[in-house]
Amino acid sequence: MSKFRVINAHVDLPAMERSILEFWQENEIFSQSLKAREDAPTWTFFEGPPTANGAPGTHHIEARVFKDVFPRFHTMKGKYVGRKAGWDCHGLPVEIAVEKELGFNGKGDIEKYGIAAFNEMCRISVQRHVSAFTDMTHRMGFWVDFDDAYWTMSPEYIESVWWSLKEIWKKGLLVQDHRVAPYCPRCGTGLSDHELAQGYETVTDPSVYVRFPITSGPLAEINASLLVWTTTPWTLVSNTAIAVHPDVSYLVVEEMVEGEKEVLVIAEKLLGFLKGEVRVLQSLLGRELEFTKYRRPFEFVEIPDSHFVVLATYVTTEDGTGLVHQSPAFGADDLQVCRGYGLPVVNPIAPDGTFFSNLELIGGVFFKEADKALVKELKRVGALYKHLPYEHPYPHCWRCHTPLMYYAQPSWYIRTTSIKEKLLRENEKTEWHPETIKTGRFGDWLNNNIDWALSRSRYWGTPLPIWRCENEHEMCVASLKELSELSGSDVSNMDPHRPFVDDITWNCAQCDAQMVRVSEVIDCWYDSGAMPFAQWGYPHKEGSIAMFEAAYPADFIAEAIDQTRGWFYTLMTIGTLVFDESSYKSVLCLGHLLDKDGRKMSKHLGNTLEPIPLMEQHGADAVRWFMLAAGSPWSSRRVGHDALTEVVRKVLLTYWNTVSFHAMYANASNFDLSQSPHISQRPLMDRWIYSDLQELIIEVDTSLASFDSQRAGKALSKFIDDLSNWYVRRSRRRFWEGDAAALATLHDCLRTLTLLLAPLVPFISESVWQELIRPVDSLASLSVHLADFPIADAKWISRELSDQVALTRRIVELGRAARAESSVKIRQPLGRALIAAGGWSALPQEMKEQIAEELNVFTLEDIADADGKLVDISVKANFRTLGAKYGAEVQEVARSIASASSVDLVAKIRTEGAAISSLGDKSWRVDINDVIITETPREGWTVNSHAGESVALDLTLTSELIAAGTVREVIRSLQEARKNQGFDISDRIHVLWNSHSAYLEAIEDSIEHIANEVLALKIARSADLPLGENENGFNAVLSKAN
RNA sequence: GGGCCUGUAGCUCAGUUGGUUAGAGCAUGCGCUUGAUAAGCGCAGGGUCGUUGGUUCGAGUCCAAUCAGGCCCA
Repeated sequence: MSKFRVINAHVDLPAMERSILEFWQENEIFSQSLKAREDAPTWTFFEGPPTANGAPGTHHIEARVFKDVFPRFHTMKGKYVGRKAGWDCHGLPVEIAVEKELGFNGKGDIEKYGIAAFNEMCRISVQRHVSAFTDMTHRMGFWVDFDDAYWTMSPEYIESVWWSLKEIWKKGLLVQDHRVAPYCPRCGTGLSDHELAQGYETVTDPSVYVRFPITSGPLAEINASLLVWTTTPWTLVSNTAIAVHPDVSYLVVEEMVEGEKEVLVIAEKLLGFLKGEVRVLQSLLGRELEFTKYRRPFEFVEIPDSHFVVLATYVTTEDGTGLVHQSPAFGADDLQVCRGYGLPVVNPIAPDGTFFSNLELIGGVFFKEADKALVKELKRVGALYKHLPYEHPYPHCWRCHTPLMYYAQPSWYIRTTSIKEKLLRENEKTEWHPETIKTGRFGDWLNNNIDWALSRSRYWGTPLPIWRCENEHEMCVASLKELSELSGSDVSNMDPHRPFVDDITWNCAQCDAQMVRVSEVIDCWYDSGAMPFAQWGYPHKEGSIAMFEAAYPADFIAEAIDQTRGWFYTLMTIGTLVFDESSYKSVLCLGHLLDKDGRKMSKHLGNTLEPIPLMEQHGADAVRWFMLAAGSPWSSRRVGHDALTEVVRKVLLTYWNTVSFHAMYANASNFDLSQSPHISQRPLMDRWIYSDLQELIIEVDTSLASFDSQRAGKALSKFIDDLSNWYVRRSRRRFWEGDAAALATLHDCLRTLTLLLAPLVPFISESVWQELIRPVDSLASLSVHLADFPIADAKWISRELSDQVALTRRIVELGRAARAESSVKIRQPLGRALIAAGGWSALPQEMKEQIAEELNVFTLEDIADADGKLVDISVKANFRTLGAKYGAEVQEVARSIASASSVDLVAKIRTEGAAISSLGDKSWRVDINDVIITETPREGWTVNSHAGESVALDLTLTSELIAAGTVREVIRSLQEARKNQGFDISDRIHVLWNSHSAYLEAIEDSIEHIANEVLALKIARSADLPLGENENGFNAVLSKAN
């Protein structure tokens, strides 16, 4: 038999966690946990690679907690859950960070510095940030395999991405197109739609109403002008046409403003925007205006064969004037419409965002900066009708905050629109948490799918593996091996990044011209979305095919909600493009973390919480528990120190102290686990908590299986509270006596509880496993994380016991409230209490005794047995049952019950099972379930009632009761003295005591009982001892026996 | 402009299929209790359940509109 260790109730949680980390490391528990399940069925988890371009924040802990808890849970449930770490290495964020470091300003500086050297700096930057992530991940107890991590910048990863691109290319879905797309003039690159999504900022732009005088047809003769509204005056320089909706009704109006008359054309619905008095001259449909010629306000650039009205159905009459100025180089809709009319695409802006330097007025000016001068010029030439500041969201570069342009540029696209139906089909199969994402945010996004702008004119990224000759013959390359074959020189060990890959050329198989790689790299979101196969180097690397097939699609992924258009989208899209199947089955979509005041955390606001100090202050378990169980994972939540302190106090320390309590008494009584009585032989209380424990197992199991960590946490903390504050407290005496059933029951509960807690709070559960379980159980696994998840034994579940304990606790609550009202201290025993509660008569004697003890009352009686004169009966309608029976009449029935004699009605229902209640000439049958009966005692009692249950206390104090109160008071003060003097719970003592003479008799009469209670071997009165300050003057001197 | 989420006590959050005294924790005050606890218990103050309308005998819960905050898209 191994002896129980004593466990200190005071624990430094962060220090304990550090020692557990060492224990895991020394014993390689993580790899052991994987090895133990090597042959088990798999449960697949994909790690979404964090971008290693900055220090990790507390929000990174959030996602990582969820990425840890479910793999741990499924491992304990018997699955093999591989956990390969990953790092997202490429992309503009990394380039921007390096540019900043080097003090660069744009692509020119990079080219001067040299692409090879620049990319090397990017590589170093990535490696540096990875270590900060590793530290945080390690500290929080997230088990993921860093040694075998995938890096999106590794050659084998890039080759795998190339392979997938070739698959897409072969299907004809990877194409170059000229399209207007958001473009950052500072970074010199187009942005994908998911990047665009991240950069909207609210800005105030000049919004101008501009006159375009008509120069052809009858409207020209009356000097009419087209009135146009725009928020981008800089695009007026390249105005090419004006669009109207063919079916919208337009008006030609004469307006008087300050004595001046002018004629304007505007949509009928938008007439309200005019500022003066208006007379309608003519009404016509948009289509009648087609080809009407006009004069533009600026003549800075040549645009031949243009400047007339065109028709477009996208024109709305929601705002503006219903006439939309067209500048095809800067608007996707504009381009499409103008192309239809064969209009030229003229672009006066260089790729760096400035107007061409040869232009007058605005030459060399950054496009957004030109607005001011242009508005002034509009005014000067008399074209400006109205000018208002206009506040609206405008897209900015998500990294450098430069305002974006919609800019016509050649770009490579994946035709995702052509697989839209398949994406919708895959989404339909996907299990989303929360569900609303499926049809809401994500489904909506898929329904409005547009082609994926894949290419970036940048440096640090996976090179687009397309080579082309001057005759536009194309080749997509799937690997370095293929590239070696094509180019005729062995490049299989080459770094596939730029600039090295750019040097590889060969002669076109069709025309013998030189094949040169296109200059772009790809969107780094493609990299991360390719991880399901690229993490294995699929299909080139040896063994990768088997690895891939065993782990596709994933059972589970988890990230924050901003990934709907990011990783969640690219994963599903690439999976569907390449394998015709999405790469994940279920996805947990987390809400964002907010600061304690509900604001988004950002470095800018200075309200971030640093992850490692946070965990060093409260412990990683506390942070984990907060993320998992405080509030809903999928709604945004506020984090602050107070919330974490509460987790520590209410959950972790309560659990820990229950463990410490058990250890203390198990040790004191030399408890031997092997001598535990069988469950069926244990007392009611034990069977109750054991029943609750079985239900807890089921609840935690099903909650975690459905990714509901909040529900699991709620059940666990409720159980911890019940165990500590009812089971242990009510069974204390049994622990003092070393009762084997009690110790065994508490041990069983703690063991199972520890296993249930293990996935959520891996540190404290491991610590308890090591301290409480392993020393006395030679069969226990080396670590709690190598153990199996508990299985509930349904035969011990008893609803009846649970209900009875709940009733017991409710009665105790009522009694304590009554006590408090009466101002008779609980220490003072009372003679009797009357109880009114359904189920009282069936309550086991043991529980009744507990109530008597808790309330310190000698006898309990059922109120129904009490003298009728003692009790008032009131009856209320039970709307729940009556509503179902009588529907709309329920209010009348309730009134009839209220007006009846309660005593008669209850008597009738109790004797005959039902009664007829009537009001006016109507009557209804009412049975026992249709009424709520409240019985309350009358005079001389203190009473408390709630929901039909009540407790009444008889406040009469007899001399016997007062004497008993004195004895209890004496015992309490002796116990307190024991504690104050630091005696061990099992120390025997000697006592000398004294008190006021009025209390001597009561004390002397119970002196043996007192001695027993306080473990006194000798107890004697000493008349010399000075009296104490309390009411009975009791004072005592304690000393340790022997 | 569109989609989604949230709105319940000073703060953080629960609230089952609609059922008549809307709960818990934190915080404040008072009291009780204590051979584990950084604890526990009771009482008190604090709520027009964002607002308005509707459905219903009955709405925190269902429906509609609206306001505010957040996220995402245009």
